[in-house]
Amino acid sequence: MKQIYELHADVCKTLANPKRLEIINTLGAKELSFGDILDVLKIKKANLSQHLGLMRAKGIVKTRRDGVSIYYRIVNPKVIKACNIMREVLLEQLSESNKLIGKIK
Amino acid sequence: MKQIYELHADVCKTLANPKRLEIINTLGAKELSFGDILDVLKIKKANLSQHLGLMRAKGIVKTRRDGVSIYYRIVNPKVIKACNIMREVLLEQLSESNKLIGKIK
DNA sequence: GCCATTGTTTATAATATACGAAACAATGAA
DNA sequence: TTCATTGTTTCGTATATTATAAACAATGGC
Repeated sequence: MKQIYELHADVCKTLANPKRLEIINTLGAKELSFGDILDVLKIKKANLSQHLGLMRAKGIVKTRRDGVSIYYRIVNPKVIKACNIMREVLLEQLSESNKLIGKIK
Repeated sequence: MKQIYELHADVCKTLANPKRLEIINTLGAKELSFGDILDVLKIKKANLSQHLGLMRAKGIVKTRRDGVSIYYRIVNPKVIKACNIMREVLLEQLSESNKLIGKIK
């Protein structure tokens, strides 16, 4: 059952990108259209579509079409939870390095 | 403050690899020597050293030398928690696809 | 000092990711 | 039907990641 690590890494990889993290953070528990997300991220629409397409393929987001626009939302709220915990790890790392800087001064 | 997403992605990237996930899972809250980890992962020692070196550089693990061997442990237990939640996401995804298979049959 | 053990570093090659440009597709309105 | 709007797909290129081999470094015992 060692391939579980491959699948696990696959989930992590899907989150391990600054723009996709921003998408997740922007979406949260809400449902937003492609255009809404585009307004926040301010990247090329082709690129946003690629990121969202990947996230959809990996089962992180789901889509719903309403007329001319397509709405995205996060499938499993645990994804948001996992991201938040990782951000806490980051913030604790940063505050540790600040402590070090304080000591050196 | 948009570069927070870069840092956040950096933390995620460090976890987003099957072997590093296996290292984290093997370590857990314990402290293990390089050799101990090597016995579990069964990869080339150079490659293991690279993975551990990266994880140390990113502040995920810490080392302690005792004589000829070097001991590794996870710095922040939240890393384990984040990994566990992501594994739950994966398992829920897998059980969803199993449900689908059941319906099709 | 010499050597076996334990790990690290460097160089290189293979593979995967990310991005932009341009073409393409689906919808609703006129 | 035609057109504007909203996304998607494809292709080429640049960059990052990963693994292996081989050389190198640090420690303790003799």
